[in-house]
Amino acid sequence: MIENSKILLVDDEEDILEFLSYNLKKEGFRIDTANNGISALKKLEKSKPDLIILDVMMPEMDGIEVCEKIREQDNFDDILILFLTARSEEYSELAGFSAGADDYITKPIKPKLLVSRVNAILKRKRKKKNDGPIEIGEIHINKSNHKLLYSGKEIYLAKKEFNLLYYLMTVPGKVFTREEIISTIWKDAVVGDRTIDVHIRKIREKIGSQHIKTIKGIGYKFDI
Amino acid sequence: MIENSKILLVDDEEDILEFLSYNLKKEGFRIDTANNGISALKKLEKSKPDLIILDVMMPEMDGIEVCEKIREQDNFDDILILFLTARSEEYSELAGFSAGADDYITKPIKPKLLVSRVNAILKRKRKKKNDGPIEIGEIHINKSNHKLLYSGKEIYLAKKEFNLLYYLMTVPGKVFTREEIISTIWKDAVVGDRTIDVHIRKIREKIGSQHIKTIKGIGYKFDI
DNA sequence: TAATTTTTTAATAAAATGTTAACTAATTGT
DNA sequence: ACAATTAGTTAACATTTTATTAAAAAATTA
Repeated sequence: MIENSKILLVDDEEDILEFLSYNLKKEGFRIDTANNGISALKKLEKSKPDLIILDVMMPEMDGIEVCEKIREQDNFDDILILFLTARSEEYSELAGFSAGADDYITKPIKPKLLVSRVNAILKRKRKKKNDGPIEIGEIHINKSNHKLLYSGKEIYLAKKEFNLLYYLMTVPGKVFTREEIISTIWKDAVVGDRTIDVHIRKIREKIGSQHIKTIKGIGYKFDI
Repeated sequence: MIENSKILLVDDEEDILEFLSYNLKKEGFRIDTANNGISALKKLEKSKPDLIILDVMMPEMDGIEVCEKIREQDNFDDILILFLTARSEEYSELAGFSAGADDYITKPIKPKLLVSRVNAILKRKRKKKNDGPIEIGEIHINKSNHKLLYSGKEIYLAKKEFNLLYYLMTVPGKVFTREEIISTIWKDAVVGDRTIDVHIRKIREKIGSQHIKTIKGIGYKFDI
């Protein structure tokens, strides 16, 4: 989900829009832009982004006001909002958070910091969201009670198997590299490559082999 | 290249510095140490390391703060930062990432894990350059998840085919000589000339032959 | 602690991918 | 037009990567 996240950039300065756009596109985000608050609010209706990066200082309607307007609407309250503020405007941190912002970045913007902020904030959202169950086709997986239902029937998976399947299911269709898998499922151990295969095999044994696909040389993905 | 990487270790506990130092030196890394944030920032000026391993919990200036200070400076944003956190401090994972960290390790530190993490992160750095998604006409190619979409339909390419197509697409219209192709796609192998042809053929088989044009005597180019 | 389950490894089989060689087709220069 | 050169095609072969076992190691449970 992080990979394909949609981000709406809102700033009155064209230079900044371009700078942000360039750096975020490079990371694989889908970018949309607006150069004022009104236009931003309009764009929201059409396609709901996962994250809005909002300059605080804008003529006409400032970022705080845009943020408040967004939060007033029911269906937009899970959109993340990240503020862009000049270092001097210390006030805006507080004002921003109270208006409903999730984080902020001070100018001048450092690409690396921008990207890691954006990734962190999206990850946080995903984590929160994904504590809930995931349902894909006839497969229901629920981390909170460690249960897997396949066509309504309960199937037992051992812990590692469960975590692995769950991880693959967080972004169906995405190819997870072996490296990604290792670094999230085996966060505190070093294991050989065959270990993944064996766990994949055991999962396939239990839910059938049509759902987890091998992308040779790269990794695995979950498909319906 | 990875072997010769410079690593700066920052921790207030001498024991930990020694432990890290010992285990990483053994692997052939060049090690420098600092026992607080200020001193670390000073050492950065003199010799730029490839990677900084930073304890989150330090008196005076904590790791997060040091990380932010580093990321604020323009010339240091390609330095890798790896956090050391206690298992309990769950918050530090996200805080760390949002401050601009690239990865983290939880204490107690296992030597094997440390080394494999450090190697992985350094390897990732080398790879990361220039692998954003490319969209040309109806062809979307994304290296990070190894996906090729042709008019919205997913097409599977084997690894070499994928890398070759991606490479040609990095500069559409440019003619890549056979020599250029060989030296980037087959970095560490010597292959005959027909090998390229065969891969080109397989790509054409999958995406149609109108996109990859042969410039006889020179090489190939990608066109819309 | 013993029994049981889970996880990892190691050895080997299987499958997919990559490369080559031999041949054919196309293009270029004379 | 005719060699000469370069690229395309195909299938055999080599290599790499993954799948499958069974068994050892580690963790969990009784």
